[in-house]
Amino acid sequence: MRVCKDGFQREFIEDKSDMYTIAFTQNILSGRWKYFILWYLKGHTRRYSDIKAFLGDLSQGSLSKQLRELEKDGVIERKVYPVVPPKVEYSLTEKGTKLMPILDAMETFGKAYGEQPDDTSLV
Amino acid sequence: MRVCKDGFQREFIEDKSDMYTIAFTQNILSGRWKYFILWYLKGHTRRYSDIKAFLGDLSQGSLSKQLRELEKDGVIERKVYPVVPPKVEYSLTEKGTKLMPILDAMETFGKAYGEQPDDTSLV
DNA sequence: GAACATAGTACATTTTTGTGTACTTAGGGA
DNA sequence: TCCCTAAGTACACAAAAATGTACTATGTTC
Repeated sequence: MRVCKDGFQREFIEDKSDMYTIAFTQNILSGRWKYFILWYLKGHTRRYSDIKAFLGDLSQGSLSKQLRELEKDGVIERKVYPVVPPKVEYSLTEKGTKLMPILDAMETFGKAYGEQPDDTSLV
Repeated sequence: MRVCKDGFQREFIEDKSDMYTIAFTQNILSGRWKYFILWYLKGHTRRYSDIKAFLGDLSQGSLSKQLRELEKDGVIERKVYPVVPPKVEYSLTEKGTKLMPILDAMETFGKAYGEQPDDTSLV
C-alpha cells in the first residue's frame, strides 16, 4: 500500500521495477543485428571487415550504426590503428560479456523449439 | 573444412547454427511490448483488461496484435469465456515458461548496469 | 599518376512497427 | 429503450528502423 500522486492509497499488485531493468537491457539489444554482432565477438577480437563478411547481407551504413550504438552503450570496444588502409578492431567490454548469459538462454530456447535452417543457406 | 557450393573447400571458423537458434528466439521476442507481456504473465493468468491496464500507454490495436503473435508462436494461451461482456484470459504455455530464463538474464544485467527509473514515474 | 584497400559518413528512400480513431457484439441495468 | 461493459477488428496514418547509393581519406603498389 502506497500513497500516490493523486493522494489516494493504492495497493500495488506488481512491482514494476524488475520490468524496467528488463526494458533497460532490451534497449541495448534492440536492433536487427546486435545479437549477431555480440555473438560473433564472443571470445574474439574482430575487424570491421570480418564482421561485415560474417553478417553478409547488411549495408555498411547499418553496420556502422549498430556498432556505434553498442559502443555508446559500453558493451563493445573500438580500437583504431592509425594505418592506411584503416584497421579497426572490435571486442566485447566486460559489460558486454555480461550479456552473454542472455544469448546463451536464447540459444537454449532456440535449440529446444527452433527448426534447423537449410544447411546450404549458410554457405 | 567443408566443400561449398562453388566447389572450393573452405575452413569455417564459425559454425553459424547457434546464431540461427538465437535468431529464431529473437523473432518470437521482437516487438515493443512482448517482454513486458511475458513478464506480467509469469506465474499468473491475466485478463486482457489487466494487461492493458498494466502496460498503460499502448492502444488496443497494438496489444491485440502482440498477443496474437505470441499466441501464434505458442508461447501464450488464450482462453475465451462465452459471456457478456466478454472475458478472455491469457497465460504462459509450457513453451512460454521456457523463455523465462532469458528474462531473468536480462533482469540480472539490468540490475547490474541500469539506472533506477524515477519512482514517481511508476505511479 | 592511377588504382586499390579498409573503414567509414551523408542522405534520400523503403520497409517495418506502432498508433489513433471508429466500429462491433450482446446481455444487464437505469 | 438506450447505454454500459470487455474484448476485440479494420484501416489509415505516423514514427522508427533499415537500406542503397554515392562519397571520403590516404599510404602503398603497379
